[in-house]
Amino acid sequence: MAREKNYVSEAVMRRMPKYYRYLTDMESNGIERISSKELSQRMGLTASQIRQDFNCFGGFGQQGYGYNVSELRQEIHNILGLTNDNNFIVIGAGNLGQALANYTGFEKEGFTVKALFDINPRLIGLSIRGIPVYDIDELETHIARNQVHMVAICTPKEKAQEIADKVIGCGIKAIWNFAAIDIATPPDVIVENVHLSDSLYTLSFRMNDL
Amino acid sequence: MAREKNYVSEAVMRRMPKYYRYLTDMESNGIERISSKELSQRMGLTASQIRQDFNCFGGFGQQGYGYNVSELRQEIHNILGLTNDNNFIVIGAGNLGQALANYTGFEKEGFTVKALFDINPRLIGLSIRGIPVYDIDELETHIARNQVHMVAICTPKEKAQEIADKVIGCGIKAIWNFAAIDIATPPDVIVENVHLSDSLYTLSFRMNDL
DNA sequence: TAGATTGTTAATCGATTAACAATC
DNA sequence: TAGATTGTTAATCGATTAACAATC
Repeated sequence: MAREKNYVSEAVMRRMPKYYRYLTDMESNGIERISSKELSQRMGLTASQIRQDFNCFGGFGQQGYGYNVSELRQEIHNILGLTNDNNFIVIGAGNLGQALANYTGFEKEGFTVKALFDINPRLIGLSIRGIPVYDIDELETHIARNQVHMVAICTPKEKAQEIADKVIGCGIKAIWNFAAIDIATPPDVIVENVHLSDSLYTLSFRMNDL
Repeated sequence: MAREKNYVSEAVMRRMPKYYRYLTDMESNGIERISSKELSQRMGLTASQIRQDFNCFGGFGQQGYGYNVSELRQEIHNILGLTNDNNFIVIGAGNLGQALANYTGFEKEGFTVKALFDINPRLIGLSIRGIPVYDIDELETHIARNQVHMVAICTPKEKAQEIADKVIGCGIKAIWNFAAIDIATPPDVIVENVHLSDSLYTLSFRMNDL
């Protein structure tokens, strides 16, 4: 069925990577077909919700059969935009920035860290897994001369907005923000936040209920 | 008003750390009082929602006045359980585990990394910012002999469930999971996930809409 | 074919927003 | 007091679940 992308709610969108994870896992375990019911049991969702979710993008299943795991995985692969190669740069070459650069897991889905940037002279000139650390002053030139699809911000929160403004000025449309602050952006720029302290406080909050 | 903790929805709970962030920021900028309306403008929520959220925990405001920033911040501090000291250990001393150990930002809210654990002999015996890296074989003994409130799992996904089972066996009730897998736990054990790849794929998904 | 399971519509549930009386 | 703003109830909206006809 044709892939028609209507409005997709935040809730549905957030479940897509999870489907992708489970389907990738099942495929590598040689599972060929799955019903919404069985998938619901594995994932802790309802079968109804799963069918509703997939039908936001068109029907991928077959009555009486269920879903072909490889096919469905491929569809979600496409939906998530993992067919594209995405270069990203990491701003802030501290521990977290270096951890992102060192992590190779994203590469097999086409996400490649091309460079890091920092203000610290002791970091500038280093190379992390072959990825160079440049002076932050070279940021704009670098973006202008290279294909950069995304920027990860791993600076202290005090610098995050300033950095964001700068890269947005360079035409960047997608920011992966690790700084503990909400970044203000124009409507055509996407920010995906990873607020580690929010996550930790949530864990702490729930510990109180035990 | 008395602090009565009824059922708090996931949605409300997820907003609490954000309130805490904004209130901390406002307090340090010397702002003394705030109305739900003004807070809503700063945070991009509705005033109604903010009042509903706070009233899950009892009323913290005053008609005609609004909310006292310091007081409200303190209330949320308590709600999040940040009055308690929480020791945690990090399992998996790779880049991400080391980044967590190196990050000092959690400490001022009472979260202290006490030890790291790994299987890699080249890492065992090291010390990260004074925090020792132990052999994973010492995990159970360490937990038995020390106060450990939380465990962060930063291992490859293949090892995560096994590690989780082990620490749950030692009585740990709170897991901060960074491995790209959903961990199965008994109902009295809390898992807070930080799935970086899910987050990245979400960003990629939304880039397709631009 | 009969059984299974989808795609999709309808019903329910929960979260957000609006409204307003209470009150500082 | 009059004005402002909360706490709270009622209305709306959206997301989840249930149901079932379509069909493989």
